[in-house]
Amino acid sequence: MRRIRIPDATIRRLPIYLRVLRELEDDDVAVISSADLAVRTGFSSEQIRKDLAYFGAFGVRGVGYSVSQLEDQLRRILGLDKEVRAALVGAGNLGTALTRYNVNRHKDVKIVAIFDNDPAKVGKTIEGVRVYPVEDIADIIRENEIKMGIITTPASSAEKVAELLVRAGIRAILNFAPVKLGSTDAVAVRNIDLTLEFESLAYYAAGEEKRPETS
Amino acid sequence: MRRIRIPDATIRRLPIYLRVLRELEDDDVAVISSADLAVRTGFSSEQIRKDLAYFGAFGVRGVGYSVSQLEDQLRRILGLDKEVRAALVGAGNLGTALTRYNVNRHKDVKIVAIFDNDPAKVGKTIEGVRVYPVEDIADIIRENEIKMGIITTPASSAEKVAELLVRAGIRAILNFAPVKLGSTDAVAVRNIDLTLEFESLAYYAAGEEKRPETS
DNA sequence: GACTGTGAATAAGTTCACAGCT
DNA sequence: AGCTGTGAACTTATTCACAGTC
Repeated sequence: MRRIRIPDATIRRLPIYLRVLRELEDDDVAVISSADLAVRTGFSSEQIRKDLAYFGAFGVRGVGYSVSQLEDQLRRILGLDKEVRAALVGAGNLGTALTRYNVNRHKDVKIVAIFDNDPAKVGKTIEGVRVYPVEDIADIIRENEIKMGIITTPASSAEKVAELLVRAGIRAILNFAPVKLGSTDAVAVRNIDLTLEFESLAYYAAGEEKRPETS
Repeated sequence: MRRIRIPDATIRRLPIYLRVLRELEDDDVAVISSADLAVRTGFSSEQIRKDLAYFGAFGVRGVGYSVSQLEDQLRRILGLDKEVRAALVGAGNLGTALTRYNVNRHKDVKIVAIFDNDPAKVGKTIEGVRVYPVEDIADIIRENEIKMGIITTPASSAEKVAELLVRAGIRAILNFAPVKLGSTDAVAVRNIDLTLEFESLAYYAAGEEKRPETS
């Protein structure tokens, strides 16, 4: 359906635009220019126009963008117009915290199943979400049409878990285990490696260097 | 001391090299070539050589890099040869999980103080780390020479907390609150915005698109 | 007059290709 | 012969600049 390849950098900015649009909607702002969005997001107005133009001409020249229409478009583009269901594997500290965080905050992407090997955890619920044994991954994921996986296992089992998830039909993985998952290409992988964040920030904490405002 | 500006992309790869070097050291490997490092890290060998060359000529032509020497160099470059002390602000679910994660895993960067406004939490300890009231930020940070801040507060207070940290002399901030912190330039900021990660991954979970192996 | 959409220019980062040590 | 260090080519992403529309 789409012609050209959209840069991941663009995809990563879309939820930021969406967040601002939601705030604007709450404040009953009907129309917004790319220049105003630039002020509110910290990106340049050209960048915003270019990002949005990848998906169509949503704006009106001389006027700007309709807040509610653009919000709908972004939700549709990101696939957030339907509920996105996720499964989390690894019910440790981080997994539990992420589940609580997700359930309480989020309506768009919803953790609907947790998997763990520890018999003491299986059968219980975390913030209302049931913990299943890892053997059930394939069944539960298929039954519930889960499309996203979150890995919060130790590094040693992350690769194996990723394979299970991919085989079960998962399309996107958010990996918190401190390993770089082998790039399959049937699945989008995003690694959040906290150790790496700590260690690379140490460079700036220690040195005289300044800079990076990064996500 | 250093001539040119080192790309943040390079800084982010250094801890990955370091991780591999530690594994090699454990396996008693003494020398490694950039080609071998490439296999083990997933980056190209030219990239690795170029990254390392920013900081000096650590390798030996025709031979490779000394594992232990390169490890020492990287630790020094990243400032991990000295203990890096960090303070965490916001003792909620995520803050607590991060503290546990950090204390149990990490020797390089160490959370030594937690701040929270909730009187029920102040005075207690989390995984052995004491919780202080937010008013004490400036004193505690200066007394303990804390150089890194971790923000796990709600979005509404993140900006204010960041200012307090910067005024107290913090050099690097890891921000988990769902707001983009205003770029001061006296401090390095890295944002980990979980909502953004979920929402941008939804694009790949829903669509027919494949791809990004990203950190 | 104001603001979008976009080709052209620039900047940043990565890969190529090879000269230079050991 | 083998592997590093690095200028040059290339690729990708961002910024500039302006024509086009309301």
